Amino acid sequence: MYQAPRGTADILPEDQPLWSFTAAAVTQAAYVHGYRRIDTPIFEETGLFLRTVGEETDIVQKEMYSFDDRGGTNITLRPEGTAAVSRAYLESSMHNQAQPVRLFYLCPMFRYDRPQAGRFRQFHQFGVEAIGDTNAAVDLEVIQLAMDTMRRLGLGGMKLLLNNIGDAADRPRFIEALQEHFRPHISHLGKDDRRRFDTSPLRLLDSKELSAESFMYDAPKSTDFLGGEAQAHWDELLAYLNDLQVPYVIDNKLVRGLDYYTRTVFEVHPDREGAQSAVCAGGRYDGLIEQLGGKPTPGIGFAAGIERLILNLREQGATAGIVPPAPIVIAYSGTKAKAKAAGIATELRAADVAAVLAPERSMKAQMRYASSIGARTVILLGPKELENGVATVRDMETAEQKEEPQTRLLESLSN
RNA sequence: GUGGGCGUAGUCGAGGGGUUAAGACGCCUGGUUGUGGCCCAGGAGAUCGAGGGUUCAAUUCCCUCCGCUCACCCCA
Repeated sequence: MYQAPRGTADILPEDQPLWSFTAAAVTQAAYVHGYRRIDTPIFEETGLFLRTVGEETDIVQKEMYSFDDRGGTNITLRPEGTAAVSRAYLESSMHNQAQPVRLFYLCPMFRYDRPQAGRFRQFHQFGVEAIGDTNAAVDLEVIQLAMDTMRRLGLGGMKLLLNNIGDAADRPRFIEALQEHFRPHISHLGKDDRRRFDTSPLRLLDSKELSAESFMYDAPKSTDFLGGEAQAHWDELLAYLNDLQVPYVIDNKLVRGLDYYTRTVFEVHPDREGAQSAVCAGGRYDGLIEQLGGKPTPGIGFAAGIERLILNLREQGATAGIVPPAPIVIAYSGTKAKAKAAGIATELRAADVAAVLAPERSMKAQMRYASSIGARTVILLGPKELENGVATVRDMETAEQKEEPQTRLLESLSN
């Protein structure tokens, strides 16, 4: 027996109502903020991710699904959305459109990781990108869009964590300060953290291994190293959030695992404790487009994990979602009636009424079938009905039946 | 890559070194004259995750592997 590959899962019919609901909610959140949908290919040239996500990141180091295609091009199943959307922005010359360009996506991502609760090798992200405007009002908008998404989903108790890691130009001074701070404690660092000390010192800040260490409390804060413009931008954003009474928590330990982030970074977490708790994360990436060969172009966005959103919805007891109605079942006895039943099914479907034939079994079994798939109406055809040109219409909830002329079936069903 | 837990029919789940491995749900059939949900009866469905070892004998004990799952790392 074949099984779905490790870390993947079928989204079964019974799962679909919650998925549809989630997709509809996030899409609506994006629309009311003026974002338009974009779909990019599932795979890209590997170099795109190497360049943007960062050679030293875990995503690139150990999580990418990469392979040479038959033409010898190295291909990678996309592990995240921002790089691909930025590529599309450049490729379609969206800088010629009114700025900022507001885009969103809802699609599968791939990361070769050990699966666990809320983490999969193929998973889905809802993400938004606002490209071409550095204004703090756009940061506000993106953050509000993230929180509005939670609200529309009905997810309560979501916490907004916020930080500012400064511009690329501010980074060297901050990194220097970090290394200076940690250098005396380097003997306390584990193997991984010692490597980070050199390769990505920012990540020392969110090391869980060190989180209890006393020297973490007075570690340098990125917000103390902001340049003039970044500082003004940060102050402006915080002022907006305060004015609009958007609750947030500044977390100076919050740094992102992807290299392209600048200035604003944020995450949304549920209140509960637990692993992989971030349901949504993002930030500004003012250097990314330029790094891909475009003119210097600012951008900001976030991505939310659909599976994690749904996990939280389930934990909060959500069940319903968008459930398509069960089809009308057409039961029959006799071969002539069977042919007539097929004809009626065809007519109903042409009028957008969902209909299926009952399986060819005893009348009792056909009714059982109708009942078990939740049909609200059964149309019954037998020799008696055929003779009179009628069909028996049975309401499965009230058990009431009436005969209708076969020519008037549609009208009688619509009331 | 590392560590913990688990692996008996579609699902849940009892059991035990030795002739036919419980039960429940689900599925199928029937309970007469063409009709569901309840009830009753019957039926199908399990090489007890795989391989090896111990033993006269293992699904039950031991080992390895595989899978699932949770956690670490990291991330949505």
